[in-house]
Amino acid sequence: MTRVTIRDVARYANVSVTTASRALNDTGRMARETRERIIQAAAKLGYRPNSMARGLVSQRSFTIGLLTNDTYGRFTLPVAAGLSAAMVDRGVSVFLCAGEGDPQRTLLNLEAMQEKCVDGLVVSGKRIDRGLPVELPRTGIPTIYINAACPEGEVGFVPDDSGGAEAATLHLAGLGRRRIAHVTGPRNFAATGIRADGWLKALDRMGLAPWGEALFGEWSEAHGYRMADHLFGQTSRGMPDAVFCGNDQIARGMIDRLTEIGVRVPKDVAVVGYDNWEIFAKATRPPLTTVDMGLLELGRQAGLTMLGMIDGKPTPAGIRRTPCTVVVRESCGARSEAD
Amino acid sequence: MTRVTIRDVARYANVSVTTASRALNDTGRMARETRERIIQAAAKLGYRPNSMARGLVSQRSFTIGLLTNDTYGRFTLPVAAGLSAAMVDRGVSVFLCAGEGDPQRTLLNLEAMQEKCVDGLVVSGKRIDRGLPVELPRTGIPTIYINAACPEGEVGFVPDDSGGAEAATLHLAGLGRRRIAHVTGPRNFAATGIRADGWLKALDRMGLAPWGEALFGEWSEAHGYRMADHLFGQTSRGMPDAVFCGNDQIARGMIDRLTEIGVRVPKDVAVVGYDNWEIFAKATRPPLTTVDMGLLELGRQAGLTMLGMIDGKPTPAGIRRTPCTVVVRESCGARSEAD
DNA sequence: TGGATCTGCGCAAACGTTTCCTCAAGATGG
DNA sequence: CCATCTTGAGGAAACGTTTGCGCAGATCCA
Repeated sequence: MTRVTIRDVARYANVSVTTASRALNDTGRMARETRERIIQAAAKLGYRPNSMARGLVSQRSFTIGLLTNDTYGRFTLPVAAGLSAAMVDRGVSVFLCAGEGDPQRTLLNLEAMQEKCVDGLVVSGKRIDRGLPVELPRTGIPTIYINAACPEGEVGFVPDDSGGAEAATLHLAGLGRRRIAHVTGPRNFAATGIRADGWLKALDRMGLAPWGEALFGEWSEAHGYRMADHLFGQTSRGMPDAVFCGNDQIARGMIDRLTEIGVRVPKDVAVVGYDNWEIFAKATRPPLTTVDMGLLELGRQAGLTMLGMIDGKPTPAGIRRTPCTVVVRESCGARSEAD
Repeated sequence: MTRVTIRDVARYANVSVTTASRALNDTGRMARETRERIIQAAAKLGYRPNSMARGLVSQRSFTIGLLTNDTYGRFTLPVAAGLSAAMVDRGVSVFLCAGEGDPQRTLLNLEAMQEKCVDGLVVSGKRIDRGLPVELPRTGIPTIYINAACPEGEVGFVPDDSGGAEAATLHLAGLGRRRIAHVTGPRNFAATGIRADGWLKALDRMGLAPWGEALFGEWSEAHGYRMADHLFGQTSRGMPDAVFCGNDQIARGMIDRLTEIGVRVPKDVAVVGYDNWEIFAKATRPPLTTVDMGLLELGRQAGLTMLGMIDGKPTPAGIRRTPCTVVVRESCGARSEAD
């Protein structure tokens, strides 16, 4: 069973291959009747253009490569979904290249992408201060960096973590909380610093003093769990009435420990997380108010931008920050007021 | 900056395009010296064969499509990683097609895959009793179903859930537990039934009676949480000394609640989960002993099988079950004995 | 020494498209 | 009535490979 080619369509419709091609691409001049006859013939025969042949002459493959070193997929997956959705409508497919952080493997993928003549490259990571484990050769292929280190002069997309942290803190302040602590991830992640700045900025705006320093540590439940003891263990110097956590896992550990030691959430302490990782956020008791980074939409925006770059539209270099939003559940106390 | 083609290589090495092609593909007859000269010329010029041109004549694209409706990526991601790893060594790249369970989108992706002339198709889902939301047309493209409903006469891969459940239960029994309950997901998932059967089979093998019926419900922490009360609330009829949970989320909810109501894990009750979703399994207190489905290896196996099918190797239809292994942490009590 | 075989390499066709150029026939204009 | 333009359509080249076939020269064997 061999594929049906444009030649078959042309023969069936009694026209030349040239005319068939023009009819199917809606270009060139021809009698309306002819065009329709050809289109119907194509439909009847179940014709699908061979995109390799098309790519060969048009020098476009209608594919892009997604290079990721985010093994776990927490960030890449929603980004990929948004990207893919924006692309598929225009007939562009996405190659998934999981580099696993291994230079060897990444290089292999990179070469494969070159051979496949991808129209664009998206580099996606899990932290904005680390890029690919290999230097990207200057290939002239349009490239976008998502949630990864973006070299000078390139275009990048990241969630607006400063704005997200600010919104979360303002949300807490707006609910009447005055003593807002911040527990977050490792100091050497760029994102932690940015989020901490957003926290400070919001406090400053509201005329509030930060409750101690930002408590850096791991991105883990265990860290939140320990910091609960740290913050609420010694009653001598008073306690915060809210904790803004750098991610949902920390928030989860925090809430679990608070519950164990008899601190009520959200009555005594409001807790807000970061990431809106639903599998966590919805399972905490009570469900977690948290910041959604809008990764799906970020991926979509990146996709649209990439399509523009491929079409040769001039695209200014620089980092685009896409908005983050507070997702209100119960751990901040906003809902229980309504009760 | 235009791409360097085989013509450039040929000119540089003072041979015909034909000879250059043969040298680079290590086919045909020619003087060793000539071959080496051509290969060096290619390296020097940084030649990468254009896989579209190659595909056009060889009728192979060196790509496969991964169609998934697993929005969350819990299953697809490790499978994709294994698949991709097995493929990339052979120069085959993977198209990621996230269908999101939407027939429209899935169809769009499917058409794109046909136009791109993929050499193979992998359909990957999150439950073995549901397939794609659209009928797959008979295209003659080699197809493998992973963790999804596999039509009669096709080849499929699934984790051996029966064996996994059996191993988990035997592990508990081997640690001296005699009253082993089972809390699991929705009754209408095929996987729940299979895992429950494995549980019963192992009990039977050990001459133990099941502790009540399998407790079906949701795949959620909340379900595990509630079933803890159900199992350990009424002391009148005694309590199990072990619970085998259908996934890690259920196990997490179970352990959380047990801790709250003063039942000690693993001293009073051993708990084993399923999935080895590390982000959960490592964060429970104590860390969760659970069943790993070996999805990475499953993906790799599927990839190798796919390569065989593409090469025309006869491949018997049917379901392949790949082994699951018990990952021992602390919630089963195996470790605490050592202490 | 002369046919047969082997060696090393090139010509040209093919893969399925798109697109530049050409061309006939009819319409238009002065 | 002739020159010009418009319309509708086809021929052929091109994209970058692979590959069947052919061919000249060298080697072999009797």
